[in-house]
Amino acid sequence: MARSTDTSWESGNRLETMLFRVKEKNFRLTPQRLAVLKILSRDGTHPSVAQVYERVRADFPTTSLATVYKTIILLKELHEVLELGFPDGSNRYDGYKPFPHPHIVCIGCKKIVDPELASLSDLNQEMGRKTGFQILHHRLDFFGLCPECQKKNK
Amino acid sequence: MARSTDTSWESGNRLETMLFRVKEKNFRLTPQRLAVLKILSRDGTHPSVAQVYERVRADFPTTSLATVYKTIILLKELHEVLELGFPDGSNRYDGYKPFPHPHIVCIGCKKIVDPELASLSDLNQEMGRKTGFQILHHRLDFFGLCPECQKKNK
DNA sequence: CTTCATGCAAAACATTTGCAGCTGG
DNA sequence: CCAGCTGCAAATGTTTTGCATGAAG
Repeated sequence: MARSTDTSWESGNRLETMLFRVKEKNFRLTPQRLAVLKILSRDGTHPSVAQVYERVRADFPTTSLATVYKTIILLKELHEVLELGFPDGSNRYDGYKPFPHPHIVCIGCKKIVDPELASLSDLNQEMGRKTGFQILHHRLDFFGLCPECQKKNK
Repeated sequence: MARSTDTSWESGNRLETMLFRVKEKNFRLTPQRLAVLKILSRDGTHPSVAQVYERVRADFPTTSLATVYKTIILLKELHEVLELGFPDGSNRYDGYKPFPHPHIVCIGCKKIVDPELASLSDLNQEMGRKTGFQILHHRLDFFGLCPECQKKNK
């Protein structure tokens, strides 16, 4: 769980962190992997697999979809990307802030943004105390209409 | 969104509420549908579709899986069942408390329980104020190990 | 060199759909 | 009656897998 003093995701060092973790565990650094890491480390828009695939191919065109999936699975295991699954079966990914944090999802344009919100770590603790569970992580999403989509629907 | 004074989900009247909504919109009450409503209205364990199907067949054996899916889709549209999708693609359903509320998910035995937690409606409002979104609902899940699974792993 | 990663195509799943026949109201 | 529902099977869409080839270290 990220403490409030953990700023490792700030500035441009997310890619370096990912590279370090990959090398640390002796996984190979192929150009395809590097291309996926580049996208995920820099993209704060919570892209889908298909979107990652598109952007990766712009960088390294021979990359296959299977490789994108495999690389994302690897990064999930290294806790270097956060997976956001939704009931409709869609998955979105965040390699920019790969730790639990709240999201606001627009049900109109599907955009996902990160709101400012005081830490929820105390909530985690409260849950653990009340239920006897050992809480490891959490997920908090708000769903609604963004300002733009509210205008469109008028 | 359920207000704190909304106790319609308490006691055994969930089934009657569902029946009312179904008739209200002039949907037909077939024995298959009734069997699905019975299960979902009474089951607080957040069953999967496969589990609902199993239990429905114990009650009305000729029911098909497709009909279970179609009935769940109907109940979602009537807001009489809450759908909980997870990143691994699994979906779980709650017809007992079909409004947003926090869950604690055991990553060991996959059990889902409802913790006691003060209302989050003020969080909804705070989010709306800060982001300009019109917040319609939310989802809050905690993930960890339940007391039983903590023992097993020792 | 040796092992691990890639790319392709097939497999695996869960969910949805088309349609002929059935049935609740 | 007859519009809406059911069950079957086929279609869908996404993610995973097996395996021969290729390249990182």
